[in-house]
Amino acid sequence: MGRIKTESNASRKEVIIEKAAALFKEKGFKAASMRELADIVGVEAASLYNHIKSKNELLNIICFDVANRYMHKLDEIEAEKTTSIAKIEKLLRYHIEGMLNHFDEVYVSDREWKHLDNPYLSNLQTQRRAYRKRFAALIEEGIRRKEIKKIDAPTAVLIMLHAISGIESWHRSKQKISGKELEENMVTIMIDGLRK
Amino acid sequence: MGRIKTESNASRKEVIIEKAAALFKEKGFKAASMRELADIVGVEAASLYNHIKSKNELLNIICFDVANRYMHKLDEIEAEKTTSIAKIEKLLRYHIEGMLNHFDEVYVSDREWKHLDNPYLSNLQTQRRAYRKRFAALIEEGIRRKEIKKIDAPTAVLIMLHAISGIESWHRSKQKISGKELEENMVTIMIDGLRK
DNA sequence: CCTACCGATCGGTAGG
DNA sequence: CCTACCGATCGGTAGG
Repeated sequence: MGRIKTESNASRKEVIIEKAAALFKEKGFKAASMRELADIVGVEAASLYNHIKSKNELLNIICFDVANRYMHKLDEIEAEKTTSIAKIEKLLRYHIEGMLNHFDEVYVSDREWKHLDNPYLSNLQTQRRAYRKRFAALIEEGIRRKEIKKIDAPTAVLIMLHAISGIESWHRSKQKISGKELEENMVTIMIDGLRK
Repeated sequence: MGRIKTESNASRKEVIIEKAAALFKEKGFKAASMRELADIVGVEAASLYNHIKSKNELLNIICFDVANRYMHKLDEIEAEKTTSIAKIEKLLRYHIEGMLNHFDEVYVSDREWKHLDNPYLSNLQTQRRAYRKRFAALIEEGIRRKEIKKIDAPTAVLIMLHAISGIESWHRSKQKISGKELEENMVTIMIDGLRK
């Protein structure tokens, strides 16, 4: 009757989340079915529900994992005593590396969040808005310090975050350029776009 | 028995496509239902099928309308006798304005194309690849002519195209900045990011 | 353009 | 973790 929370039980859930992220990325949240996911995991569809509450719970976990990771990094960077440009570069690199190393999760969190249900949906939207605002504040600080040219900071944030999500196309095309080279190219273009 | 192709019949189809683009944008292709679309158009679901063949046909039309428009503009710009930077700026502005003026269609074509079925899916992928290649060639030309700094051209294309799709967040947040200001900011940041 | 309806598939539950 | 199954919803068709 009572389910026992063993170690293998916990890691089973992690496997499900991981496979779910890959599946949601490939097909989109709505088009991905729990039966497909079960197949990939290697169980019957009904068995998934011993580990998770619902399909939407999977999306919640994926989205908030990612959001919390970025929020935590931003806390860290804001506290540093360096130039504004250096802070922005650091955050950009974190985003690029996140996209390269946790591709499925980040991709899903970026493109499928609209399928969250409340209160998670509005929570995430609020969190994202706050994140972008603080990112923009970093740019505005740079403008005041004359490190960065006079541009509209929210626009710059929007450009940078979406440019990074473009790594998706790169991933898909499996280009000859390496991840590190890609990162350097992106940083060069974007940071020089800001610099005074 | 035989359906008559009247003028109002044709424009009815256009209305359906327009409303479909808005609905697909809002909910995503898979999550949007034909019953919802019918409601918006003001008919019963079955009646939609007098104007269109299937839900997927709607997506086909939306995606190829957009793709063909951009391809045509690229033809035009390639033929011009100006600097590479001027060509790229012109193309960027066309993309930005396209995003501002035909938001629903462009958004859907950008984010929902993976739900196309073959042969449309692979046709569009091929077309998009060709487009990005020719866009990259414009940048490489600029590098050879010493107008543009030495960067990886495909990476720059990827950044720019995705940065523009970021106008989505701007649209959603209904910011105080005007469309024209947004365009100027984006062009400033991105063109200066390329310039030598 | 509508009524009536179909077969398929979905997320999820009961019960063991 | 499985078998068996449910109610809901989907895209689409028949026939008028």
